[in-house]
Amino acid sequence: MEKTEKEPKKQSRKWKQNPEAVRADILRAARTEFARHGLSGARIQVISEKTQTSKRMIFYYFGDKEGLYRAVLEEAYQSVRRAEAALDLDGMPPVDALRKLVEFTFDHHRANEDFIRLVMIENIHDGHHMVQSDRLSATNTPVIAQITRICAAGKAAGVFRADVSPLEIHWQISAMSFFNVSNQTTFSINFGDALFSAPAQAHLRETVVRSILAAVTVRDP
Amino acid sequence: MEKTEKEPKKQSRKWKQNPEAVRADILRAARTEFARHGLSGARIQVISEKTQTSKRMIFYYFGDKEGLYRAVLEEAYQSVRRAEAALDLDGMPPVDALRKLVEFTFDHHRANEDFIRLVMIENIHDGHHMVQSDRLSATNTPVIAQITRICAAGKAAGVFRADVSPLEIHWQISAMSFFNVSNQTTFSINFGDALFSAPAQAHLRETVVRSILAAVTVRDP
DNA sequence: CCTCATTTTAACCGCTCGGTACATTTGGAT
DNA sequence: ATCCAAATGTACCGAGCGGTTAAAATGAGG
Repeated sequence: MEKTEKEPKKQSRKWKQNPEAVRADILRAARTEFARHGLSGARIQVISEKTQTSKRMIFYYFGDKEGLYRAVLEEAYQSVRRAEAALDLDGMPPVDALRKLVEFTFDHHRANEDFIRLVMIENIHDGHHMVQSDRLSATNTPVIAQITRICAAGKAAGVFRADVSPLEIHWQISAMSFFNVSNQTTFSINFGDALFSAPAQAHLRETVVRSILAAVTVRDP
Repeated sequence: MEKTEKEPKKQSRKWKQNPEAVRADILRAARTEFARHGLSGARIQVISEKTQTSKRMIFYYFGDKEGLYRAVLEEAYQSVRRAEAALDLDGMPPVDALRKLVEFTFDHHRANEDFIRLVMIENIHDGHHMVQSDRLSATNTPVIAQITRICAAGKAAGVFRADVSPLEIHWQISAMSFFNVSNQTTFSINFGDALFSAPAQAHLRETVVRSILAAVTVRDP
C-alpha cells in the first residue's frame, strides 16, 4: 500500500458546515443566471459552477429548479420592498415629494437590472411562480399608500387636480422607469442609443418628472 | 378485394405540395409557442403538433430552432411596421394627431400581445437575434419621422413647447403602451387588477394621452 | 412515360440536463 | 467517546429534446 498523500492525518477536516452562507451563495449565483437566461434557459450546472458549493447542494436546499427560481424571485422582491420602505417623503410639499418619488424609482430601476429582468421573465410565465403574500386591495401596499398621502396633501393644498388616481400615478411611474431598463436593447436597435447616454438619461428622467407632474397638477395662469 | 374506402383511385395522392403554406403554418404555430414560453422554453415537438406538418419540416425550412425563432421575430416586426405605416396623421392639427397616435399605439399594443412578448423575450436575450436591417439614425424610421413632423407643426402653431424631443415622445408613448401589456400580470398580482377592466383601460388610455399632451403643449392661461 | 430536384415521411440518435442513490463528513448533544 | 441528524461529496441515470439519416412521394419539364 503506497501513500502518495502528504498529510493523511489532518486531511480529515476538508470542509466546514455553513448552511446559511451556502444558501445565500447559491441564491446570489442563481439570481444572475435566471436574470440573464430565464427559467428554462438557466443551467443548474452553470449556477453551481459560480458557487463555492456543488450542484448537489442546490437540490438539497431548494428541492428543484423551480424551487430555486421561486426563492430567487421572492428574495428579489423583498429587497426592492426594503428599498422602497426606506424612502421617507412625508412632510415634504406634495410636488417635491412626487418629484423625489419619480426620481428615486427611475434611478432605482436602472440600478437593479437583474430585478427588472426577473420581473420580465415572470410576466412571460404569467406570474405562475409568484407567491402573492396576502390579498391586496391595492391601497394597502406601502407605495400606493405613500402616493395616496401625497395626493391627499396635494389636493388639500390646491395644487393637484381633484381627479388624479394614486394607482394610475404609480402605474405611470413604473411604466416609464421599468421600460427604460427592460426595453433598452430593442429600443436602441430600432431607434438608436441616443437616449441612453448618461446626459440623455438625466434629461429623460427630467422629462418623466415633468410629464407626471404636468398631468397631476392644476394648470395655473 | 374489399373496398372500405370511398375513393380508392384518388387515394394515391396522400399529400400535396404547398411549401409556402407549410412555411406560413409553421411560423404561425411557432410565433405563439415562442411568445408563450420563450426561445429555450418552446418545444419544437409542441410547435410541430400545432401544425399540419411534421417536425422534420421545421428543420427543412428553417434549419434549426434559432433560425425559426429569428424568422418569427422578423415577421412579427414586419407586421407591426406595416400597421404603423397604414396610419395617416398628416394634415391633422398637431394636438389631434398626437392624440390619435397615442391612442393607436395603446390599442395596437393591447391587441398584439404575442408581439409584445416576443420583444420582451428578445430583450432578455440582449437582442442577439435581431437583424438590424440598416444603420438607423433614429430620425429615418417612419414613426420618428411622423412625430417629428407633428412636432414641427405644433411648434410652428405655437401650441407645442420649443424643446420637445420627438424621440423622447415616442419613448414615452412606447413605454406606457408596452408596459400596459407586458407587465399586466405582475402589476395585477402586486396592486390588484383594478386598472385592467375595460372601463379602467379606457380611462388609463385617456390618462396617457393627457400626460403626453400636458408635457408637450405650452401651458396656456 | 421518364427524369430528377423538391418536398414529405418515418424512424432513429446522441447528448444535454435536471434530478438521485449512496457513501462520507461534520459538529452538537449526551 | 459515542451517537445521530444535518450537511456534503461523488458518481450516476433516465428521459426529453434538438437534430439527422435514409428513403419515398410529388409534380414540373422534356
